[in-house]
Amino acid sequence: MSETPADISHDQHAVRLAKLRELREAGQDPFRANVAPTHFSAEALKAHVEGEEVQPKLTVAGRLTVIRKMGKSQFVKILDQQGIIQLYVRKDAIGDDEFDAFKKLDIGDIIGVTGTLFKTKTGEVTVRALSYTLVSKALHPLPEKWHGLSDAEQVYRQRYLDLIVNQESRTRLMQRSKIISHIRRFLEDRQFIEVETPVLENTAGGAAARPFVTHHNALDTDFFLRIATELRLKRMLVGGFDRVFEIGRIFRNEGVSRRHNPEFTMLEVYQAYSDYRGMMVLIKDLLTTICTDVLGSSVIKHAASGEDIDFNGEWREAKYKDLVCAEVENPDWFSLSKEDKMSATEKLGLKVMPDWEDYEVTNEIYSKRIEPTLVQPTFVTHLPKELCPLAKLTEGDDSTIDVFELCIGGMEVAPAYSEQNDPIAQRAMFAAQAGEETQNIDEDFLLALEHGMPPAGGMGVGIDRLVILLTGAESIRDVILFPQLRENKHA
RNA sequence: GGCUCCCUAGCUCAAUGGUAGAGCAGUUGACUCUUAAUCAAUUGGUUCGGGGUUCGAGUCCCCGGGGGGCCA
Repeated sequence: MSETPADISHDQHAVRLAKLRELREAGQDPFRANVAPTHFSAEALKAHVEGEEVQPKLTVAGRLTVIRKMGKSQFVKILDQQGIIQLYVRKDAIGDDEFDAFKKLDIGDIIGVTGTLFKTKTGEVTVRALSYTLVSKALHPLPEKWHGLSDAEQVYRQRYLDLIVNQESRTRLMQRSKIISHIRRFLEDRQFIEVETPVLENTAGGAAARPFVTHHNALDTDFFLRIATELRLKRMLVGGFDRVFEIGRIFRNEGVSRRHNPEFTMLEVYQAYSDYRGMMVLIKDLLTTICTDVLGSSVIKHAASGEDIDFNGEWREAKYKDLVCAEVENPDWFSLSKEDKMSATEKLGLKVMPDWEDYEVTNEIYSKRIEPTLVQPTFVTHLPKELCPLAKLTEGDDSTIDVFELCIGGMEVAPAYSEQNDPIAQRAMFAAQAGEETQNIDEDFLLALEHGMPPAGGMGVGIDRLVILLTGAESIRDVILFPQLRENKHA
């Protein structure tokens, strides 16, 4: 009995490895080859000249996503950064040997093709191949062409497959890049300077959040990963950089959910000689411009409510206290005792914790009952001072601060403040907040303030949430390329 | 962290406690304008891992892993 080689036809990885081995034995190593593309796919489609006999000759490159074989010719499609373009490969045009080799290509392989443009009888601009080069052999098959990849876990773990196969993902994540690019351009056009401040800090300040801790070996010191860029950027104001911003990664050691990833991207902007009202103008301009530039319209559809949101329309302004009093239908809510507030809050079906402060009880109503209903752009102003120790008190009302929280689509998109530049008031706020833990006061920041910081408006914009809003994504994981997951121990 | 749902072929999904299937992909063949190409034939399984109940487990129970949703 003669020795028959094991049947590997069911094992797509083995079949592809065998094809690669064959190529190498024939002296062709795809991984040592390259091409010089002259056009991206979308550019190539535009290069077609309607009605002309002679069409441009060009070279495109990309990943094979569709192969339709018809004997001595094939229609295939390749995917590049700009999209998909069809190629027409004929035996009589590229030669017998080349065509035989082309027939052995697999979906997922990366090729470069030189040819001339033409239009098929159904009107699709296509490259008529004169020659081709295989520049990367894919050793695994791609997910199914029609349904794509839908297993959420694999989408996140193998995002590259999701990007190849799911067009919505590719579009959404490209829009994220464009949004960030347009933010930079918008701010730079207004004389803002982009700066980079440390991620590793001795004191994690500027927000109320649990930080990650890491260790520096040579200094034998623990560091915190930053939870905000605020205190560093204000030092830049002291240093004379009057308009600064940072688009930076922030780390918060909290739960993972549809709205939270442990690392996320935040824009913080500071403008000297402005205040929270100046920030209102800035954010409205910014969002209207970005939305129009990236999505081509100032109107977006809010998926959850079905409402249209027009950034160009009037933006509502409402005081925190007025919203709360309206929600609880009691104009005297803020003069109730904490106990009465708690029982009233529980009657609304909300849970309260016995150790909560007065303002925390009220804020539970705000964040659970009011914020989610603010679909149209709304500036919530005059927040209780306890919610932010870094802002100026409202003149004539020591219980509130000069801030707004911009809510759109039921989410807080951007808080902004008239920044506290009085070092003595700032120290008092820190002390009241820190209580026993005085070692957590950022003395170096206070020293900077004592040298004089110009009055300023400051604002933070959660980029991930903004992208969720603008792209209609359902989860923060859909707008982060590689969201945080556990290690897969069984894979 | 708590509650709850999910994990089956490379991918998308089926399968009353009773022989694990289909479509795409793959393999072989036909086809020089296809559009989820078509036609013919065909391969492919540690049903997430471990244990238990049962004559018999993808299915029921327990432990573990990973993921989704809600809550904290």
